[in-house]
Amino acid sequence: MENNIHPRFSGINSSTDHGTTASSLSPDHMMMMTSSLYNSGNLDGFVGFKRPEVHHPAAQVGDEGPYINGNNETKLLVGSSGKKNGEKKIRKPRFAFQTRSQVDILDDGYRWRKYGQKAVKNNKFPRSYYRCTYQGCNVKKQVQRLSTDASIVVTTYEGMHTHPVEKPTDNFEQILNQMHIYPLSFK
DNA sequence: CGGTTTTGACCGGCGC
DNA sequence: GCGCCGGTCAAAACCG
Repeated sequence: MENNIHPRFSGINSSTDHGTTASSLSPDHMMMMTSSLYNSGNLDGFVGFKRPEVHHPAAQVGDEGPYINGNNETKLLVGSSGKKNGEKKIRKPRFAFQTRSQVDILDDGYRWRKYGQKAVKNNKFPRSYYRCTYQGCNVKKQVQRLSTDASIVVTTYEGMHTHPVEKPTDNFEQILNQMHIYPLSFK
């Protein structure tokens, strides 16, 4: 339905192995986005970090603990009798960053499968939920747009990838990897 | 055809 | 206990 606004961020080389999703994005957009991130001296596109929710003091980003594998996923079984596999309900550390962008989906080098979309209260824009498609990797992220400023996209990551990025394209994923450990030195 | 998106239903937590 | 709300499931549609 909205495939025309689901461009792949660095989809230029992505068609090599898994060019599955949608259309490739024009190099213009990629240059725009990457430059806004590279331009660390005067960030126009990158708005800032946020840590929306860290409930456990030990649940810091980068804290190994039970989270190191990204497999800390609490297996919840919906639809059945609500039986739990003795899983613990630990909230994983999340971190979010805001980007000024026209496109919703920032391709960070990983492949994501969308598994849900919900309307957010006090926000006219929906929030999209994605999951990493790598086998055994349970990293999730959600993307939403500010209703106050439609030009800002908030991306929230949850978990850590434990597999290599399979996209030799640009360095955007390297920046993202650095972002994963960044919040440690923030607070 | 296989993987992905779409979309309504459903679940668990929380506040009242 | 009930209803709201955020998050997830899953079946069907969709697409390369």
